[in-house]
Amino acid sequence: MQRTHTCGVLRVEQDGQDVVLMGWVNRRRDHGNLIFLDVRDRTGITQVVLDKEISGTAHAKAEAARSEFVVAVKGRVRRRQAGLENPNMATGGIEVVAHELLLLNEAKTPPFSPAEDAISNEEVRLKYRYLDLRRTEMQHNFELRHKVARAIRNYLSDEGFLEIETPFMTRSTPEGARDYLVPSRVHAGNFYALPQSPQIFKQILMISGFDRYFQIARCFRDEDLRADRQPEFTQIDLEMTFPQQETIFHVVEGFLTAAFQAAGIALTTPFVRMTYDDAIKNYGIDKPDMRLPAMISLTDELTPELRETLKIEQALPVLGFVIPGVGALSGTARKGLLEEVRGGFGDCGLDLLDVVRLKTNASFAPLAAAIETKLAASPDDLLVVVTPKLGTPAKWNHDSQWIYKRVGALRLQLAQKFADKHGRFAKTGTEADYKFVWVTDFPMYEWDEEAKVWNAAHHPFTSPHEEDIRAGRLTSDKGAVRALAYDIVLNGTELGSGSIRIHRQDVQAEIFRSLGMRDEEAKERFGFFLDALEYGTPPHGGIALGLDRIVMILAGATSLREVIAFPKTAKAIDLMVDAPSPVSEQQMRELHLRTVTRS
RNA sequence: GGGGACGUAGCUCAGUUGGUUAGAGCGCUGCCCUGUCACGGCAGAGGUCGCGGGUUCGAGCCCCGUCGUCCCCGCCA
Repeated sequence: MQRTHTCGVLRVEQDGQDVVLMGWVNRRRDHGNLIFLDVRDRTGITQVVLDKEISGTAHAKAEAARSEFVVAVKGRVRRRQAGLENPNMATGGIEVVAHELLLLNEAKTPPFSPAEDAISNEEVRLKYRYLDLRRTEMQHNFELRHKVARAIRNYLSDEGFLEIETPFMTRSTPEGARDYLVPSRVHAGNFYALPQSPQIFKQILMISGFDRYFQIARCFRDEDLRADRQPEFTQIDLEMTFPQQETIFHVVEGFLTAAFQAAGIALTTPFVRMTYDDAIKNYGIDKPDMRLPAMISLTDELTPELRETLKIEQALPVLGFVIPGVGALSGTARKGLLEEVRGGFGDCGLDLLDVVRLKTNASFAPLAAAIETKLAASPDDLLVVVTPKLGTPAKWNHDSQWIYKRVGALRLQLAQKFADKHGRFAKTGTEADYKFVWVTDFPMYEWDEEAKVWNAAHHPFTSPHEEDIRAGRLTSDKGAVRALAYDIVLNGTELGSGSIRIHRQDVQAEIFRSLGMRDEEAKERFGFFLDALEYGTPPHGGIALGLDRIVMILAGATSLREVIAFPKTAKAIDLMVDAPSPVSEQQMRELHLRTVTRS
């Protein structure tokens, strides 16, 4: 028997046709001499009718059918009588009257039903992932993922990018994330590392003259997981020669537009551009969520006199922001919120200004009004004003921006808490749901307080601004050096990160030195790359975007597990195949490995 | 490494101040049913209350430990 149609395609136009459907029993409704089977495949569900008077044999087999049995149905499409249509189903105008039914395979009663929308617990879903993936929602997520990836691949190919693969088994580099290691059998005591990104290889491809490269590449990082972080994930990785920053922005905006088009969303380009410093000042974070209002400095409103009266530190900014649509809070709710926020500040020297109370005091009412005006607050909005207490230090270790970051974190925390009220995180399926922003001019270095060293904020192949090099800041003022590095941010999620690279060997060597790496050490780790730079390296740059995250946001999901077919748990375990697992003595011996128990 | 939430039937969950035989809905099994589409009706099965220890006359409930899942901080160039 050969399938003629899938389960989602039949309409009244096929009335009277003989068809063969195959699929899973989604539900069975047994009325005695009349049985309905909803037969499901990836494309949809069709109702099959088994009438004892039409085919006693088929009807008898349907009696034995159960949920998730795999069946084949030979029958005739019939337009449903008036009043019997099901407007909730795409195929609800017709049904298939079965003349023959085959039970192609039985199924044990599943631990949860793929037919149900209600989501079972993660543990069970992951253990029985094949059943979870049968659910309509998951089938849609992976269809979406495929469409997005295909759109990007097509777009980049049309723009002259070549898709080139790079090794999974490569060399460990101590910088950045922890590596996943692969022991070598042939070379005792030596290890390959799985790539955290194809960074160096794609730069080498530029040196090799490939002009434009891309890859939908798997990357591996052995770090702790989050809802938006899996140990292996997929990047849309690209690199090009002779680019300006804007060239790369243009390419990315192009393929994102194509990708969102594939998902039914029309985007407008160019996206907003914002420097890192502005992102910190306005949002307190390098990945601003622009769906909600920014923070606003209230320094003009808080005059020195008012600061004195209210015991506010003079030298530091006063920042306010608004969470829209929260509505009036009861006295207890307001007090609880105040205490919660103050508790969250610990003893870092920040406090809240209670604007509601200020209003009730004649001498502060004008200030309250001025704040409301500056923040453009509606009566429904929650107004938050953060003030540094007297004597609060301007710097927190090396970080002069700590106050912005702290308030920015509070902004996000409250935005999440009142998400139901303001509704701006809810998905409507229009462009308005997707707020893109380019964040540019990242700092070149960041201070590691624990190790007391400067590290590369992006990676050590990133080119600093030309003028910062000329001004000698690489040695004199590392904190002020800006990098030609940029992030693409969507709704507060970092989608991707890139930079214009260093293409001169002497500059690269200087950067390594500025990171405290001795020349011999740089040679030991990156000698091959420094060598390559000396053979005619063109200016080049690129970016990598997280495909999983793009699809997650498009799917309206809040975890990468919803868009990765076989993901890992928060402890990096695959519950279906039960990995990682011990290996045999024999394997260990071959790899020259021995386990030791650490006390 | 740290903080938080959760863990009771296959699934989703309830279980009062520690007190008799641990419940509900869905699912499952059997029987009945010719127009259902979350079909309906009747009957029934199904429990190591995550695991270990402790307190108590008595523990699903209290205490200690442990394991698992999820979320967050650290970490993620």
